[in-house]
Amino acid sequence: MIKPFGVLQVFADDSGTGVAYKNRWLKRQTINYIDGTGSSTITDLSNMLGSSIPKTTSLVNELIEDGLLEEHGKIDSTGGRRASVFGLVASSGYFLGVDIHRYHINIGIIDFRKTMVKVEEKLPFQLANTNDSYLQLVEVVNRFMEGLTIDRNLILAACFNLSGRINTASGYSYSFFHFQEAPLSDSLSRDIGIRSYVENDSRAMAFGEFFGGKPYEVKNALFLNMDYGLGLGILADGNMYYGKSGFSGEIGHVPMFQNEIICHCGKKGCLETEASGWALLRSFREKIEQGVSSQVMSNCPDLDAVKLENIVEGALNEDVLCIELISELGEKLGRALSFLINLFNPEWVILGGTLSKTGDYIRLPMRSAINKYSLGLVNNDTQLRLSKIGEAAGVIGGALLARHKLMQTA
Amino acid sequence: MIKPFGVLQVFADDSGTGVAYKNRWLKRQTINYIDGTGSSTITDLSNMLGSSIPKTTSLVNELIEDGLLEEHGKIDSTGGRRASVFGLVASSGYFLGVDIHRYHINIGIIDFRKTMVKVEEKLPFQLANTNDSYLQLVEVVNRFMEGLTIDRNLILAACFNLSGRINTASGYSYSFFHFQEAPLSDSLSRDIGIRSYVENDSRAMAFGEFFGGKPYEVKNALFLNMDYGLGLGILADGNMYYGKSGFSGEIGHVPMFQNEIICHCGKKGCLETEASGWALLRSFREKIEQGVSSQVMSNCPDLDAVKLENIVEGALNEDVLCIELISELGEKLGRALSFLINLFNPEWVILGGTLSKTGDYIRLPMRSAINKYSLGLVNNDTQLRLSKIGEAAGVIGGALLARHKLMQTA
DNA sequence: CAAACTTAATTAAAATAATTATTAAGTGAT
DNA sequence: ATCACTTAATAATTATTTTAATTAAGTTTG
Repeated sequence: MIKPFGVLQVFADDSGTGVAYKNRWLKRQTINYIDGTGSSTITDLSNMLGSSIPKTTSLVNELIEDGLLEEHGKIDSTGGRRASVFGLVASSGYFLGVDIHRYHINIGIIDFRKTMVKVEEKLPFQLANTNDSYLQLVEVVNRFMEGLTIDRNLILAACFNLSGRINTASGYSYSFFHFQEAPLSDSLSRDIGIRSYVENDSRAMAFGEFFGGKPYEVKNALFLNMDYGLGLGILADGNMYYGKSGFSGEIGHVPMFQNEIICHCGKKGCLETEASGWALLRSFREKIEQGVSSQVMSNCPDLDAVKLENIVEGALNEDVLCIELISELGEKLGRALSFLINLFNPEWVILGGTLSKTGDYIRLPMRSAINKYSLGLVNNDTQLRLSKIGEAAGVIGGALLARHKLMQTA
Repeated sequence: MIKPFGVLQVFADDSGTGVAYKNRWLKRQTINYIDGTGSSTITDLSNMLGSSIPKTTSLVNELIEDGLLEEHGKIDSTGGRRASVFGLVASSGYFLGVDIHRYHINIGIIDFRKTMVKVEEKLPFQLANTNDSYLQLVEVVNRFMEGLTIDRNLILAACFNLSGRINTASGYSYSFFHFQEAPLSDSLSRDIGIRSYVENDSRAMAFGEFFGGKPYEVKNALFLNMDYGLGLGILADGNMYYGKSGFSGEIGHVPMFQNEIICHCGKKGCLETEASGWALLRSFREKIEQGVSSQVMSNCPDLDAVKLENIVEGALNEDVLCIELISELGEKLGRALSFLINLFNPEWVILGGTLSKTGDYIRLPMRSAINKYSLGLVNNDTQLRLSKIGEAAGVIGGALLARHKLMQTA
């Protein structure tokens, strides 16, 4: 018999004392361990928990009764009786990732084993700091859920990725939907009827990149989201780094240039004014106006309507202007990254976001700038990699974050 | 009866299984908790450990037998029987902090309660990457220990602070004493007869600042060491951040300027070329050569012999040139810090090192540059503070690190 | 100032978990 | 194919820990 809401019983119930409390703690440890490894034997778990085999056996049996664990067959023999391996039950809980962009929304839902069950991309939407836009968001999410066959009670949490300043812990968003007294996460929880969290878009993508798929073997890594703006997700000692109020990683508005371009943040000389999607688009327009030719213009005659995607496509089609501009951009970003590498001494720097689709066109100039500007001994440690999951990072990261937050707190 | 080497028994012995192992783990938890709080009651410990009162009582009694804990009287009543409070036994272990500077060494020893027992400062020494210099270091440390009345077996660990690239985990130093096959920490352990660790000087100072005295209530902070060079210590989520190989915080050689000054790291445009003790000294000499007057020159007629300390003193004596130069330096450092604040969203930025002695002369220009260049919402979270322990940060930090490393690993 | 109420520490009984021994299930060598 | 050797799971025994009850030591109030 599977009890209802097994996951919430184990993870959300933090009450009680003594033995009952300790057992729930051991169960959480067990689930989190199997979460990282995929599956595990009783012996493994016993070592990890520091509990005896009989105790571990009874914990696992209870977790099976709770509906969180199931046997996944036997492991290959290592010279003796084969051990049973246990893994998470996919259908014991589901989590929503809502990736909000300026002109569209991507939504996905994962099961308890982190498998994506359903994704809908490019759902029409207009992001603005208005109540209309907020209601539209709620509408889009509710419609997505109506299309699901999953019992709504099993959708345990949702995470909303937004650009700008977000305090995940308090649930407040400062750049969008900041017109209500209560935290945005509370309003969303109420309006979609599911425990909700908010997260910075780049950090959510970073989370998807770091913790989606097989667990990363590295503990210190950076994720650079290269879109119209810039964003950074920081993995420090195996955990996402948030800072005091969750405003960490604001790389776009660091003063790196002595120019006169006014950034949309109001200051001058920001990195984003010279090394970002906005800046790339501006340079492209300048060049075209100066009479430089580009195949992009043949597909897209209206210069004002040219989007970042068009320039990325242009580069992939070997358009010389696009490639040159992206190379210049890469050089500038590489300089900024060399700062970050000196500071963080990361193992990996992952490139993500729309611009990362240009692959080595952007990566190689970055790499050479890094070699030029950062300390050799330090940057030797660092690999510059392209995102493996690309566009999907936001949805995956959001859903994983919803799952992660539910399972670690509350 | 106090057993010999109680601390090592509890902390260094990681063998065994089952109950014995678990009890040692509980004991470590207990000591580490009391470490943070100063002292604790059985009830507190019971809650923290998640163990019953009788169990906790027996653990505490064992720790008293081990010589690690002692009763510190009774707590004031909160409306019932007064509880006994227990604290660490100062004499159960000692730790050495060896702060190595270019022209001198500071050594200090703390007891198990983190109280400084003895310090010797400005011990003559010449730092160079030679075996002679290494032998001199060993000699200085051994002589310090000979002057102690403490049983040498009770000195459980030592930490050596060195500038440059240091991998604390592996024990290798890459900038100094890197002429032996084995890690520097091994050679030192052998030659002084005490388990030794190596650490980057700025990180050690940061550790002293963050964890010396009362525990910091903040979890995210930066420590800027302003000396001839620049160093940074990063406190992320309550822990020192190291990066992959322990090279984190290399702020001095980030490319922030478009100048032609060759840094001692070999690159151009490093922050240190324009905003550091070296740079300050260079600007001072240029000004003097241009005919600007300064009271510093009356005390110290040889321009080549002017040291950083002289300029700091000059500023404190209200010498206009010194104050101006330091103010300019502060502005540049503030720009660099605004980058860091945007990235880390720290609660505190602590200013330390020789230049921090100039107090508000350097702090206020930094603050206004930060307000100018970093994002308002982010820098609102950040207080810019002067080091409370000043010069002593290195020795305190080193000794605390030795203690910390012994107690958390091995 | 004694009775009623708190909180702390100790003790004894009950519950729980760890050991140890045993059985099960497999490998590999002779 | 049998025997010796692994490792895993279960059962029985022993040890440990928790719970609940009791005693101790204080504070507060009528």
